[in-house]
Amino acid sequence: MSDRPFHHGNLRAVLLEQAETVLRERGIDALSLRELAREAGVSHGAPRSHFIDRNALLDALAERGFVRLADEVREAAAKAPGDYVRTLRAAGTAYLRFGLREPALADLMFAAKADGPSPAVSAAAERLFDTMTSIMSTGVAPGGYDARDVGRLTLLLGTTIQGISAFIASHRITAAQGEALLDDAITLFIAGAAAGRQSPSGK
Amino acid sequence: MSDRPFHHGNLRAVLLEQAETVLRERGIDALSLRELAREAGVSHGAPRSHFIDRNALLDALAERGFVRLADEVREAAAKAPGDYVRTLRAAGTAYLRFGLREPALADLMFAAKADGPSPAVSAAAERLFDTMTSIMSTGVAPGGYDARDVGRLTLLLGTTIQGISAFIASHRITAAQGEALLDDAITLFIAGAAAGRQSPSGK
DNA sequence: ACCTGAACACCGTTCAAGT
DNA sequence: ACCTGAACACCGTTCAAGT
Repeated sequence: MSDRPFHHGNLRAVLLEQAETVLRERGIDALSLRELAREAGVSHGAPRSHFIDRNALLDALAERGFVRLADEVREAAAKAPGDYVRTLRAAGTAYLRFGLREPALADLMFAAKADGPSPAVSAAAERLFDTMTSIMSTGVAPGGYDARDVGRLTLLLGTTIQGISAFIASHRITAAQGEALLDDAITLFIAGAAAGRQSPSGK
Repeated sequence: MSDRPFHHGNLRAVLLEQAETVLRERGIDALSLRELAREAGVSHGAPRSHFIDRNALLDALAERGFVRLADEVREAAAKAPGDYVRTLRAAGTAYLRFGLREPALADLMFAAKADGPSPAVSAAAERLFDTMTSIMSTGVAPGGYDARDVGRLTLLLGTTIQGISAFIASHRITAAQGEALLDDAITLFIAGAAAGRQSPSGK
């Protein structure tokens, strides 16, 4: 532990990895740049070469979170057999389980920020939204809902899942209740959109 | 500024008031006990007599937030004229506007916490839930949904509104989009629950 | 019961200097 | 290009002591 070269060579990745662990195990308040540097075996000023400040590190974490969440949702949907309702359910469940596994990270990803998300975070979030949209699109053909309702339904399901996730993370409901709510939401959304073919937003 | 009595007499309330302002204007990261003490004109140790630590202050803020939100939702619902759908819409809109006015506070109220909310916060949150439940109950009689669906529908609408609020606060959608989504959600939920009288959660 | 003020350990951030 | 290490200003928290 003494002949480590001057250049770490891997510092950025190591910091992010450690940061995710701290976030998961001890929450965002316990996340300190100095501690991360200490554990990486570098001086406390070193992280500055990779993250301009603590917030930049948090942004990078949020960005990675969105990418991972999008991947997990897409995979879950791809593996789901059968009709589009089951696909939606699988995607939604994957979303909820991500929040269950990484509550602090999920919080960070959707935290209220005065100036909005950084471009990188925004792009990663859009990736998730695109994934959800393409999954929602599979329900158009079989006589489900109309193609022009996809955007709105995606947003509606997305916000609902996000709300369920927040309720679980803040211990307002249990995970089981959350999954039941997800089922209800999908059923009602789909049924409502397919049955009431008149525009739902009509006054 | 020199003949102030030893006992502030009002410190707890002043700290909370100032804290809400800081939270609103500069976010949770800018909230410092020492600064609050400074602005209240007391020593930095003084807040300790009222809040055991920073987290206790945050809990008190969240608790007050839930009480205020419940009040605003109840009032909005009471003032809403006409049928229960409009009442629900008014209640939901009040909820969204609270999040718009106090994004950081709303974040705090629904933040993921490892050990769950404190008893006081939990009680205040329940007050909000009770308010939502009683509003949702007004839709039972007129041939809307079944009485045994009220609990589930309340939870579903609550999570959905929360999700919409989070999407707005994190700049994922605009406030106008959020209100449109709320309309859609209410329409679909009500329509789905009233029309499909078979249990929505049935597999 | 409430507040003061010193003390302690910890931060984030900056920046000249080194490699 | 990346890292070191001193320096600065700021925290939260504790606690004996004052009123």
